[in-house]
Amino acid sequence: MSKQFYITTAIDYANGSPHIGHAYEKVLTDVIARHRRLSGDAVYFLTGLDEHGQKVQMTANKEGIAPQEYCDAIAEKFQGLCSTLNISNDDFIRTTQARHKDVVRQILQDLFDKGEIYRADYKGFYSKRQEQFLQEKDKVDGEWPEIFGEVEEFSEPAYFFKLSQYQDWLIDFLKTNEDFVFPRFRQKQVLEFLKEPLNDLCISRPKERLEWGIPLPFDEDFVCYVWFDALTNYISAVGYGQDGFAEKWPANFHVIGKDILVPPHAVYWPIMLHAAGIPIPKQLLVHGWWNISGEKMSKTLGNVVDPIQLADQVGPDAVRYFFIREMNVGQDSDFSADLLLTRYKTDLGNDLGNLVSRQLNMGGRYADGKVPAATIDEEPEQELKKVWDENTATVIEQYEGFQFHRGLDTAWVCIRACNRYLEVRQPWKLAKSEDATDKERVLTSLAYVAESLRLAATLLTPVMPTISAQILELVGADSVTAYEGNLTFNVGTLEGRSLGEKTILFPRIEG
RNA sequence: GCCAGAGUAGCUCAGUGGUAGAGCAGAGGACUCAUAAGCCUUUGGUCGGCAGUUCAAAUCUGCCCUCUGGCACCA
Repeated sequence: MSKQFYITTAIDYANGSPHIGHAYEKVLTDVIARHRRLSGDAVYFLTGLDEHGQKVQMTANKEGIAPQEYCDAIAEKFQGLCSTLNISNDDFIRTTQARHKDVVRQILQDLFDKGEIYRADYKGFYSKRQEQFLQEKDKVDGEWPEIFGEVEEFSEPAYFFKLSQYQDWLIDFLKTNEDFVFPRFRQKQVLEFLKEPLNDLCISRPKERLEWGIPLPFDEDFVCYVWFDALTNYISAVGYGQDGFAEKWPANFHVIGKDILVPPHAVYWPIMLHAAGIPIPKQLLVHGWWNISGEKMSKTLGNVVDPIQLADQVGPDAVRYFFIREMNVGQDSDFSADLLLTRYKTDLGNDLGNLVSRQLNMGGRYADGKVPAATIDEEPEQELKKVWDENTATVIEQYEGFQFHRGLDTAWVCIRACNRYLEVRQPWKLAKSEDATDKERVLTSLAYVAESLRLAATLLTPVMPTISAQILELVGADSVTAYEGNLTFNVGTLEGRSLGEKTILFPRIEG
């Protein structure tokens, strides 16, 4: 079997309910996955949940339940989010699953045997008053701030991964693979970061302090700390060490947020893989964050937005459309209920939904509910066809370059052209004419709009899979499983097909 | 402090050397197949500031200002 197109989201930390940041990353990854499928790739799409660590243990304790029970509840929420938003993931990895823990231990043992992991003393500081661990950087003017009270220095054994010895290798790798990180300016940030010497990475916590983790295979008194546990999900989910692994690995894309690029995904992960003799993923796609009405989203500000609630309000496809239309991949963008409702009302309801509505209505009224034959080829028809001919390839190119917001903008140029075409043709007027040519013009215009909607729905399939399928059905088109053969404007495609009943795709929302 | 990103119409943004653009919002209009929709016209900007290169700069160079993010053990 040939190599599949393997794409992942980051795994979310099981410490709370999903917000629109989680939802966006899944939608973005899903749009890429669907786009690749339509382009003919055999896509394998992974998402999942990171379930170990201090915070999970503490939260579960506070709620008086076992950590696993707590994680099960969170996992249900995140899986529910995927299902609500129509995320087409092939798998959902949870870091507490045996398949994952086995691989983590296998890699750790392997690196330990190779001498890549060593034991040493970890020195740190602890504030009893704040019950937290401190670092040198928490000092102000070389002194511990008053709020920490008495700070004691401690030293305890720990295990370290020899990260620093691979620094030069990584710099060289990044310079040779200029496109490893998208957008490119993010790669520059990585190289900036690497100008400072790396320290070795502490990968353990003593079990007495942290129980909720994967025990180190070579010392069961310790559990694995964070990154070796979390990042490894990308290979454990696709059967590292088993037959078939090479059909998926290396991943084509890890889609991640800008907060976990440096150092985890751009530094730790490539070095871990390199040290273990595993191929490096091909590319990291780094997206920005959503601000909420101009402010950072935070629990403290109380402005966290629940994606499920949004989907309840405007429907999952409209949420997907908003995310993709509004966010320039890599940059930050602003979210507000107003922006969402405006996009819903104008782009979706007025431009697209209403166009479908007029088509179905006129189709029933003037053409017996069937897509008629196009017998007229005058300037308005040529103009409309030209718009499609000039723009469909552009949309695909923009998708290819992760310029999804611009791809949608371009698609809307076509959709608006379609509304204009109807204004020029005015079938509702021509229908009253006794002239036989005018009758032909009415029928022709309906055929042109049907074909336009078929193309629009095809182009929108990655972003709005459900609505697109619905539009295709309403204009009598077959469902689309590939771009190939479906992106050329050919007005005869749907001739004779039945149009659906009048349908309001995006009902007006009051308020 | 260092590094990066952003700064263009009221709002969201496109535009990398050749007479300032789109959508939304605002104003006016004709129409009526349609979700009071769509269409046409229109108001609105010294393109963050200053200097430079050039016949020509939003676009290239330098300096500065504002906002955002990153700056190693953070889960």
